[in-house]
Amino acid sequence: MTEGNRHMHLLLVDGSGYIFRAFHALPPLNRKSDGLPVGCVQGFCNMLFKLTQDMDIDEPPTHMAVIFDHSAKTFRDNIYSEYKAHRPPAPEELVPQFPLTRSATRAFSIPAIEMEGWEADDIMATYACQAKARGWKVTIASSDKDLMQLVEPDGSIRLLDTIPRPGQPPLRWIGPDEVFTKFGVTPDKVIDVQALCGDAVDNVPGVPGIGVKTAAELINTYGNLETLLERATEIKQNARREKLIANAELARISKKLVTLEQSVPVEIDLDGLVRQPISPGTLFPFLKAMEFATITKRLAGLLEANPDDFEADPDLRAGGADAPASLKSTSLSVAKAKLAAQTVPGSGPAKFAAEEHARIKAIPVDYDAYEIVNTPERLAAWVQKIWDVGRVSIDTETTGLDPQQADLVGICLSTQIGEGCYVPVGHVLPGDLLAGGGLVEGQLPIRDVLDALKPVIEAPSILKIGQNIKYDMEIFWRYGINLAPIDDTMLISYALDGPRYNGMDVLADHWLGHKTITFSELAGTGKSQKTFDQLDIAAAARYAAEDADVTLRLWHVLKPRLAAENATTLYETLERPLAPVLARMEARGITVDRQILARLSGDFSQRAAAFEAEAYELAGQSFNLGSPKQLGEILFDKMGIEGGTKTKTGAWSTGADVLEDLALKGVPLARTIVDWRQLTKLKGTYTDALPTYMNPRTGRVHTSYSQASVLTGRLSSNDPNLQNIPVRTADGRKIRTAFVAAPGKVLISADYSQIELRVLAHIADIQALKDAFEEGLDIHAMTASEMFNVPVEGMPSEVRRRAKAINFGIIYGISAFGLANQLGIARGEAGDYIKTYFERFPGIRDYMDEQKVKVKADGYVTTIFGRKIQFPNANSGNPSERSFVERASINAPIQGSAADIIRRAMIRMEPELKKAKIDADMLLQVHDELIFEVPEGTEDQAIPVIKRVMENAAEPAVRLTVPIQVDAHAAKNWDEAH
DNA sequence: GCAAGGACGTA
DNA sequence: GTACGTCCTTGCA
Repeated sequence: MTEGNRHMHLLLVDGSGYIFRAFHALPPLNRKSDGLPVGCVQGFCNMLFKLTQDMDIDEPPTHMAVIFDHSAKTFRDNIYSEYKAHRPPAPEELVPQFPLTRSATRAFSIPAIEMEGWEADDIMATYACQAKARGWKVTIASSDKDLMQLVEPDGSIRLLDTIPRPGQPPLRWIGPDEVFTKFGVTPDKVIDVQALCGDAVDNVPGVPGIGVKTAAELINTYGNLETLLERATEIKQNARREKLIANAELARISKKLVTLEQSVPVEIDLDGLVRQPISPGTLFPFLKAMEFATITKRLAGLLEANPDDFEADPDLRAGGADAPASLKSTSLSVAKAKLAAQTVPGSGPAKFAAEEHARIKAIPVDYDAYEIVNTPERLAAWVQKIWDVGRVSIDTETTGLDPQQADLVGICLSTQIGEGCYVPVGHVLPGDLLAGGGLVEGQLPIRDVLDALKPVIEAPSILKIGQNIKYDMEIFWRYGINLAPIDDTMLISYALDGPRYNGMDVLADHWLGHKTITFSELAGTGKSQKTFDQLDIAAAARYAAEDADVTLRLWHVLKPRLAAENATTLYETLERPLAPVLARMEARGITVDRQILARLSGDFSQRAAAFEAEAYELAGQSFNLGSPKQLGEILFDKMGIEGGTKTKTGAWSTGADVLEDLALKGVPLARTIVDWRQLTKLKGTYTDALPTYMNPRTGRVHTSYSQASVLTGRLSSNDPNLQNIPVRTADGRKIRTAFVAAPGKVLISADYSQIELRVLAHIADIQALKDAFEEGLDIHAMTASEMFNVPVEGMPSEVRRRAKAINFGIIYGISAFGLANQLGIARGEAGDYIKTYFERFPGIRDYMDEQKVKVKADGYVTTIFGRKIQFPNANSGNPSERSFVERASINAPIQGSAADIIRRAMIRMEPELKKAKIDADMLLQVHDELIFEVPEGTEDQAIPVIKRVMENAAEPAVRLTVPIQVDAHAAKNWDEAH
């Protein structure tokens, strides 16, 4: 990048200075719809935009950032407790505008930077210093005299005063000459002068009685502060000499206070500040939320965009992110008009997305353009290319599918569509297990490759794009590399289209019309399938580089759709930040006690064998108890039991409910089978299988979470599934006792109480339910009491059980048929229950009708956080399919909103725990429950923080109108903690 | 060797 | 009646 250095120009804006200027210079202004004070935000936007326009005329910056003061204390408070002590607290109406100015900055696609413990001046000093080291030019938009110490004699670092002053030009540069006019010294001596004269505003003491003029004279005479203080006795004037000697220490402290720190550990490096074009999809949702009509109009003209294509940012608009209008409104025409405005590819982001799609799709895949990297020079060239472009699509090839076990075999990269490279590092020669192959020639040493790539993979300024990048994050962690920041095409697709097109092969086929090489084509299938390290490098490279190339293409196609289809907030708040959280949970794993499981296996297998013998006895023959087919034939054909039903494929139904029924009717074999099935299920799926998942490296079990496979936004867990560990039966719970805390630790289980019913009460706005939750009542008993006119006191458990079934039925999109089945009552009776329920809670029926209408009209329903859940066959010609969609569309906003809430809790959990200085590891998520591992004895500190984060997770995006309750317990094992 | 269907574990 | 993943058998290649 040395070639371009002459033209690099960094513009740093003193954000806090701008805020206060806007505040003092402008009349107050309140947002029309809710009175939120926004005058300062508006002024800030105007000033920021004007600055970029003015600068672009003759000195366009190539890099830019707005730097803010962080409200917390800084290192200067430790040096001098009185520092800035005279500063009054910020005016009340200014406080809510602080975060909004950050949002404003980001809306203009400019990085907004602030750091706890540092003043904006220190951060600016650091960036200026870094930029100077690279030979860049630096402009600091600020009139703060404290920054004058940064001015360079050669003018490479200058300040820019933009405060309008009558009779003066709008932009006034502050270079060495201006500094000399102000302080009477060259910029490098400014801090010495300030150390002597102090600063009344910041309460920097200085030496009492010495002003700027005297200070400058002294410093110019003695060269610098230290020399002056050492030789103070030589000063002729009595008063001046005495003051200096008496206050030497105060002067030294003052110097420390005014000296700006130039090595702040900034999280974003200079490359991350590269100037971005203003994106209408980012800008207009903000401006509309603020209701800045004039700026909106002006910028729409300049950007040639139509603001009507964008909706106000739901997190910022008046009333906060309330339920989307579609949930509240039954007006179909409104919903349809909105949909049309979003998707008509005639203008704005939708047009851009459509054009990008067409452009990318037309570029053919050329396998010959891919490169195998096996020299340090070529690797270095790729690294340089990544720095230049600022982003890279990346994929790892490994020996297996388990990110906690698979070893790295190669890395593929692509920075530009149509290009791609493969860096093989772990391909082995054929050989038996004992002879052990050895590495194939022509590969760079893995350590060299990782050392070369680590800086870009960890660079905050380089975006790493992947398909299911959580996998690659975990692989790289095991090699000591922290992959961040990320974008994930799988998650972008999920935010847009749900789990419909999961998988890169499907995405490539659907969006690019390109069939990728499949792993089976490359490595074979089944038992003879090769692992990646056994593949020929040339063949592997085509497959691998194609993956990186295609991922980059998909990113170009899918990313613009986020803005075009209003899914940016969903992706940025609920998808992208969750991936690294899940990666860490997977990497941690959980300890499982092998011995407990082994003992249970033995017990279950003995008892199952007894049931097996009993079953043969009762059946009068032996048969495969695991075969529903054979069992059906014995029960209904051979034994001639009446009343059997058939499944849709014509086989006898032998499900647990059928067998339970038969058992009650006096068929002892049915009971035996039920018992046998339960035990063999527990043994086969849990006590036998779980130990095989124990990772030999960590000794723990690491599940894998799928973030993008559930229609409603829930997670799913696999290999092994730790979201269906038994809990309902006594035998089942014994399995939970095998999930234990590591030595010296305890597990905490924290679960949302009745989260879905609470969400339902909120969405459907059911006052009676809300009141019950507000008063902390037993919700099922209360429902029963309302429906059956029975007092809660002394209520028969059967009555409560029925009400509970109805409550769940409501959540599942109730039908008389289903409820009757569940409760074992007649269809008519179940229908009466439902009717009564609707009479007692009339809002429920309205809610259900709204969802049904909406799904038919729009093809989707939404959660309270704006996640769309699509049902492509909502208008199917098949009546049973249609009713199925109706029920699912009733359930999806409830299940999905609850899922979004716990996602928000998970995303916030780690930083909040860290802030509270709690050492707690989040290990598992089971839909409404989070499992943590904490040092023994710290559970009482951890639990309140965990509860607080979970209970407030919806805020501030959504203000729920029901209280959310979380119950948390600690114990050595999961069974006791739950 | 693989896919589909049935059964069953969870929220 | 919603949403999942896993184990096992069966039937076909």
